[in-house]
Amino acid sequence: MPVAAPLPDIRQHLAGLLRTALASVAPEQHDTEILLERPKQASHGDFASNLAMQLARALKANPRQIAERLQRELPPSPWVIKTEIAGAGFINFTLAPAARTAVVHTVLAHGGDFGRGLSKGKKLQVEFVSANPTGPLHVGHGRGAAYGASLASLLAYAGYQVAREYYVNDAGRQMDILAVSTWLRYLELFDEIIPFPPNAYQGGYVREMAEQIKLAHGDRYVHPIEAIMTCVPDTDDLEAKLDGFIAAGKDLLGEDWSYVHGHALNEQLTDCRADLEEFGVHFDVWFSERSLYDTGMVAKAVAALEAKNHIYEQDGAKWFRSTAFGDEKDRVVQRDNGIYTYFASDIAYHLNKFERGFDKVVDVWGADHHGYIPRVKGALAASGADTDKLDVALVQFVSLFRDGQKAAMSTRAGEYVTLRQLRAEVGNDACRFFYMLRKCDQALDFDLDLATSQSNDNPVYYVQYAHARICSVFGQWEGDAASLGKVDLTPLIHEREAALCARLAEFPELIQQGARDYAPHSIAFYLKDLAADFHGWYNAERVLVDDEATKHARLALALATRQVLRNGLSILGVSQPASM
RNA sequence: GCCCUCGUAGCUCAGUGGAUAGAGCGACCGCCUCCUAAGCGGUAGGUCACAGGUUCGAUUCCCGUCGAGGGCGCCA
Repeated sequence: MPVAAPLPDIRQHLAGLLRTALASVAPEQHDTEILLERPKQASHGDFASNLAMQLARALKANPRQIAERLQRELPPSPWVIKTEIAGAGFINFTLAPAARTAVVHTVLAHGGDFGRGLSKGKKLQVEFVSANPTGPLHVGHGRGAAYGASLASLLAYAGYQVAREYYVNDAGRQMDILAVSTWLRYLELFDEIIPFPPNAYQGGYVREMAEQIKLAHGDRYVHPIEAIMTCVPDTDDLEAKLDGFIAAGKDLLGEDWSYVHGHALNEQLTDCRADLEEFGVHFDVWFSERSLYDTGMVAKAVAALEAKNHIYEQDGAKWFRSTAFGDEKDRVVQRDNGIYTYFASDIAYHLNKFERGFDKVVDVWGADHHGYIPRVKGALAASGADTDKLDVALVQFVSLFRDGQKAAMSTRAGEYVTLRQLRAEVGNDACRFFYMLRKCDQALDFDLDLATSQSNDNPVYYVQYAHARICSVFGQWEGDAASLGKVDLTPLIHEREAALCARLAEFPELIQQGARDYAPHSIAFYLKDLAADFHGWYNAERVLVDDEATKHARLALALATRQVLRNGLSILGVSQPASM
């Protein structure tokens, strides 16, 4: 450490001073928690403690008097130049300048690891997006992707070993509907015109897949309308009709059905994966729902619940007694036709996650799935798993506004703005950052007109601009940035410089807090504040001044600021341009 | 009806058991001979939805009311 004496963690240091005073003033209260907060106002010093107020009740004394007694017993410290009693009984600490600016050296010494938490020795999984691969991702999925990716990065940065996972629903009815939609479009290409079901997938990408199949295999999958229609019931029930088309496909195509099905799945999954990679969202594992069936995990999970007497039969179906675990009604795990429900495979999936040895499993779900939590936790509890290991982060809806009108969003109707379109219009950086400007439990109104036509107002540019400005300064300075690591910082005397240093020092605490609360949005807000502190300072004080000592100290501060901007932006998956 | 989330400045939203509740946009007044004006400084703007409770202290925690959005399928 380049300072004269090793700088302790300043918060711990102050807590130690207070503990010493506490032992002297009220030894019987030695286990009182010592809290230190950063006052909002500079006039209240660098740190404040409410210890005296906490003790007021036990000591039956006025908080201000207790504070004065504590203040008298505080050991002297080279890092503290002033303590004050203020307000209702706060003890305010004002730090020596060297204690304030020391963070600059710390940042420069740690570089890209500044703020990174020590390894917690815990394995953690974040599962997110997990959209059905039945069509392009839309802006709602985009929010889940941005949130999940930023959360995973944040948790990793905080010291957890993080695995990112996408659960692929490749086994359910929705995939069958996509397959049959593709097949029907394919038949149209051979003038086997069947009125396209309104509840099948309408999007243009379905026609494209049909064209591909025709190109590759010609008329191999063509069957006459009459044969198909014999499988389709004459009813007003659209879902029953759709199931009839699916049955026809499976019947008539036989083995070939799995080709059509597989082609559609593969196309959509490949597209989805590419889309996310372009968005800077990476997954370690793409977990197949179907694999749970193939390996018998679903049947095994249900059988295990059955063995523990948590399953009963009614109307030919098997029900899980989730009411015994706080759910509002029991849930079907196996339908009367023998087919397992999505719920059944999800039980197996979560048991599988737990078997993989994660200390914590985080599911990022759309808010519309909230009613699903009690039954999943119930099934896990019934299976003997530790439900405290499962956390669910609910992400609220995204409403899209174009021309002041709320845009329609329907996957089946194919009427929605895709994540791709959004990224093309707004740009990846602005997209990622914009998504992080709301906490996840807040509904997000995404105004396309604002995000596109006025994209210069997007706060991401404000933050990136701070980074670019610093790069520009270093482009004009002829010295070696590596030499700044041990430079003398005493020329940093202005209030703005102290404020900027304090902001930098907050970063490691912010990481831990954000990780604890699953709140990556706090990083985005912090970066805005950091950029504001920098811009304010930059406008008030010139960096490249004639005085060498001052210049070097300011360069060091600028460099440290750039480093923290980079560390924060990396967590959010936002680039750090050197010029704009 | 039951469940979830939300209600903070004109608008969009942060935030917190603690001191004078913050930012952006919008409004108004200023700042480039000077490291990027995608910037900065200043002014105006608030009953933190409402009513109780816990607390030395509540915008924050708890209960209720009102309001907004969402969810309640042998769909996924």
